Amino acid sequence: MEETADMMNSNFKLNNRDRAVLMKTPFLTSLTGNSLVRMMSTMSVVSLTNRKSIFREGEDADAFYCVLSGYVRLYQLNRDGREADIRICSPGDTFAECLLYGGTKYHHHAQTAEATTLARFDMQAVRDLAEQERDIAKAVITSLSKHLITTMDCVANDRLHTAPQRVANYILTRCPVDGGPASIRLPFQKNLLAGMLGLAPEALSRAFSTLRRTGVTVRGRVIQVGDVQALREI
Amino acid sequence: MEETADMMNSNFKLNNRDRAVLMKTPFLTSLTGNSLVRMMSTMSVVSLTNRKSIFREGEDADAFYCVLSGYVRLYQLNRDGREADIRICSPGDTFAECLLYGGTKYHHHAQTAEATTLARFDMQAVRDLAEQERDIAKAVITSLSKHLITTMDCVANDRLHTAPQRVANYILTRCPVDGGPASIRLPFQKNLLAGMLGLAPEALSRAFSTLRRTGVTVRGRVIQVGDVQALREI
DNA sequence: TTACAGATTTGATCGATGTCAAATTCAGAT
DNA sequence: ATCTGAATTTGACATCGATCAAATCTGTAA
Repeated sequence: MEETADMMNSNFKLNNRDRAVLMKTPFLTSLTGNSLVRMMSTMSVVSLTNRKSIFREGEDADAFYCVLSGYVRLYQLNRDGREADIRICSPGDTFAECLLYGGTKYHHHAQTAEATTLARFDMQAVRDLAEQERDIAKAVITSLSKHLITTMDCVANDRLHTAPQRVANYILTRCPVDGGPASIRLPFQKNLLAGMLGLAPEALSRAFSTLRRTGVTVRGRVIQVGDVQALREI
Repeated sequence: MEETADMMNSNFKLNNRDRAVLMKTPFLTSLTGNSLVRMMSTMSVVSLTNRKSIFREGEDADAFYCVLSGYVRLYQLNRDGREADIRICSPGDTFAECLLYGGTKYHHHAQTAEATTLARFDMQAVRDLAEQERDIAKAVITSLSKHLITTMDCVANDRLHTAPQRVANYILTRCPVDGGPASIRLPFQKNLLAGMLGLAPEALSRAFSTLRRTGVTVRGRVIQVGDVQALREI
């Protein structure tokens, strides 16, 4: 416990909310005592304003990150300079951790999509820790597993569903489970939601208007669903 | 070494080629001695003819697999019953290993796309081993990392490139690095290549004919490339 | 070699989504 | 509350890729 107190002091920029987010990531949630302290000692906190580059494709990968607050956009460029989002990272998401053992260079660009606070983990330090401490290795495995599953689901979603279906799915993942009416508030700009679903912003907008026929009302960031069950049938 | 001999005997159905493939997977390539023996003892060999189901979406995940020979198609169905391939697994590929720590049920369907031999690993046994043996945990991490990277690349490829570009990329990954002419032979039906690239078979066929302008000739499974460098410019 | 079933290609068409430009709305700063 | 730049929506259009049907090709087995 003294160690924990020490650890918190050493990261003086970590506020309560950010610490709570960090402790719930697959990377840290199962760790206790010494392992937790050692992981935290490889970490530093980084705060960035909107649209700042975190890393670029091809750079040496010397750290991976966990989003504490704000959002991060991972994207690639094609030959013509067009950008395509690969993943939008929300608070609690970890990114580039696959490079712990998967390669030495970043495979894409990362930039903030809002004012953002990150936990930065030194790649080599965590690599070393994972080889020493069983529970850290296990935490890495859990994190990679979950991440891989969501990424495969993303491929399936892209290949299987139309734009309105993807939007409906997204809304449903944020709705209470019952079948009645519901109301949710987007936690970010529609811009980001579009990237998350692999759509151009205009296509997202049109998908929303298609869903109006199914009882979905959009005003700003607030989405009202007349009948959650009906949305499932899309 | 005696253990190794014993191990091989116990898997009497594993021929030389299959064993070589298995030993080169990220899962096993770094293991030696006792760890290797213990991993192999959780494995059994399964041979299946074409178009046989390996598992179905929603079933309890009690094993993961490595393709030794043949091909496996991972796919999902949408509401209308249309199938979309999520991944085509070739010899050396492992699938469903993300369920070691990522969940208890299969997330998609798996079926053979040719006569196929698989190494079947008992999920719980490997889970236990990974907690005991550091090098097994590390092998799991390596395998998951590489798999995650290729899956994220797949998302990027789907969202960033047109059909001819994807086909060109695929050809380039199989070509010698120099810029001159080259000839490759597809290791499977075009059917599977289409699924791998997220295309309908007709779209793959049209992509090939688009690439004729760039000096690509297709006859059966043989693809001739006039100028590898030119293909990169697509 | 021939015949056949399955694979692939081609043609015609349609629907979905990206792109660009203009109009409108929103949200933060004054 | 108003203003202003950014975000979003809408319209018009082009393009890509899916689908269905028909023609052709390929590989395999007799």
